[in-house]
Amino acid sequence: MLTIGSLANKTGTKVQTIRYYEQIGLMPEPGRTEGGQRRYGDDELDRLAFIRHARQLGFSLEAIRELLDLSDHPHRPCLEADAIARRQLKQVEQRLARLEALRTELQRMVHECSGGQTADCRVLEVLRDHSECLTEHDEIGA
Amino acid sequence: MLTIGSLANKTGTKVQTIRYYEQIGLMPEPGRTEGGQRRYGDDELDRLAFIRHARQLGFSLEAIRELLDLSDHPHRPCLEADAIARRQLKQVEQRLARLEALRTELQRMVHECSGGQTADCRVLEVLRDHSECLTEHDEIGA
DNA sequence: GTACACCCTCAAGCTACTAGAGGTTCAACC
DNA sequence: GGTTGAACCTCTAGTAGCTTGAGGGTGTAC
Repeated sequence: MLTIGSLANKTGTKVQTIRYYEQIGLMPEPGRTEGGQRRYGDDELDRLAFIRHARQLGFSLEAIRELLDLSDHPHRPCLEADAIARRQLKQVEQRLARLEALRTELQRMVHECSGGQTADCRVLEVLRDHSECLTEHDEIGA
Repeated sequence: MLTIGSLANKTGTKVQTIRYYEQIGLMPEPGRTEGGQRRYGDDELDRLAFIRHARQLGFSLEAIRELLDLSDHPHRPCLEADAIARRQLKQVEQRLARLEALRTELQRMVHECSGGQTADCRVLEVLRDHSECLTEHDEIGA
């Protein structure tokens, strides 16, 4: 039996985050001691590890909710889980493309800074004038 | 003289976003018509374009506030602006590294999905067991 | 039995917006 | 001059995914 604190430690989660997951129904309501403190078993540890891992992979809480639901029904076809992962992959690839463009632009800004006064600072100048951009970047940063 | 709507159009911003920037002090309070509607000039257009461009490059509103402040004092040394841009570049590079790891992992998940039942779905299995990961990914998605 | 680390709930705060309600103004057209 | 309708106004609340804080109770080791 784990306290919320040790569950947090084992999964690299904050205590409050676990309570938050419970509040939004992603984690089940656990058993309690007589004094009202939460106690967790291995099922909850596994579930939380799953959630954290999926979060690290960039899945939204809603996507994770779907995945957990699928995982609770092992005889359904797995096409849905696959679709969710594909959607996620697509998003990751889009973000990568955007970030690469931003890196190029920022590198250029930094390399061209001569270290003089702000009046002739390339960093500020580039920001002032979008037309100087070498790259397309049209979505607000991930 | 521009209405808030045409300023929004010219900069690819939503009207509410402009009012929000004014509210948090990033945009100045503009002049008003007798009836109380906002009217903007070229200075404000430039300032908003600067903000939006910096946002597209992933700068936080706080970083932009600093950059605008530097930009308002053209005789200060530009080291600070350079430092902000470098900080930003570093963050972008970290995010890129993370996203590349995630892409690898997601690609593997998707490629190994056999299309059977969720019980033997690779997608769910990989999420269940972090130790199967080929890559390091230890920070929560962008 | 007492110290103190850990737990509890509830409410509010964070970033960067977005959406909606309910009402007013502007400019064009007749 | 009157009317229409798009665009404007303020204010409040909502979004994701947590984090922080206040004010108080519990569990366990010494």
